[in-house]
Amino acid sequence: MSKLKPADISPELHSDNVLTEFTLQALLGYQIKRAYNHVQNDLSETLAAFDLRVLTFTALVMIKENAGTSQSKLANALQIERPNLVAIIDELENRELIVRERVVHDRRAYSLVVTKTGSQLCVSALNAVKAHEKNMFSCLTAADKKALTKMMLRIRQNNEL
Amino acid sequence: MSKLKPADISPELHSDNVLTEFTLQALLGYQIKRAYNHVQNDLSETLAAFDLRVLTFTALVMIKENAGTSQSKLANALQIERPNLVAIIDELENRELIVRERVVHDRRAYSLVVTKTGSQLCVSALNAVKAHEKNMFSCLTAADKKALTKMMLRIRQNNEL
DNA sequence: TTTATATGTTATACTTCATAATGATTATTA
DNA sequence: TAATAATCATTATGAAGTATAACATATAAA
Repeated sequence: MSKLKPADISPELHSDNVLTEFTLQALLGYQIKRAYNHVQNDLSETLAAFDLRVLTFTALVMIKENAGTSQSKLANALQIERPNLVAIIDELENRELIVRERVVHDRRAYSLVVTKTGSQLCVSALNAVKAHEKNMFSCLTAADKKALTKMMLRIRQNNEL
Repeated sequence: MSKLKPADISPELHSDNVLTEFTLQALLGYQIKRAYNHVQNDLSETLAAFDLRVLTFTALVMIKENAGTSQSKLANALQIERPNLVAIIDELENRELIVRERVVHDRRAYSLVVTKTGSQLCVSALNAVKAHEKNMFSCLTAADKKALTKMMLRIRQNNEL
């Protein structure tokens, strides 16, 4: 059986309006990326209501949970460079959500602590984020989410250590 | 029973060297983000061996699969702005991995097609990416991966339409 | 005491990403 | 048909995110 050849081989535009992506769809990493993009975008919108960017929010959460930490350690935890954390801490301090306190036995470093306002905003924002997650993952069962969490942790541990 | 108070309430540095992230770890989106970061980084390294960035690679794959498409449609599929695609297509063309062919019935648009070299590089890079995925997700069973793919698709469909 | 290292900061550059505007071409519509 | 609008690729440009070098101050190590 001979293969049929296209009758017209002159350059033409691909006729379909939407492209196929069979090759990429076969890649698990691609599926995760596309799904995560939605989560990320919706999270950004959610936090925008509190005038917070994702990174600023995570910084606030981490400072609240790790009261008294330094910018150096925080930058490490957030996986960003120290210089880039300065502006974030500046903003949080200007908005009086945290304070930079001087450390007695180490006058190089600051001790970062959330204020009462900061703590309250943190709670409100966190509630909004939980609602956002409930909505984003409404298509998953509780068992799904549990399994998904375990898989993500496994991937992380598989490549972090 | 009275609660014990810390003996010293003067500002001190958080004593632990590594910060906890209990609050963030309770968020599924955060788990996905952290896991995906590893995948993304390893993918970048994998493609660097072919002198390809992730976006350039996906563009090449999409052009191969959708021979004759236009830059406009491709930008749409890649979810980037048309102006930002120009440099990518320029690079692919300069490396003779694709060609911009003029379209007969529409002299505004180009018809993008992979060259033989481009097709071959695409195959090689794709094999490397498959190996990368096999390695990255070696901690997951086949059933895990299948379930994960389904979940990601569900999230995507839940928020795309 | 000398040297090395850590902290926060500034300055800077590079990359990524988004928008406005333009020339050429095609599609629409009056 | 003529006038208007829309489309395609492109340039220029700016905003935002990210990475590096260098510095002053302070602590730790030799």
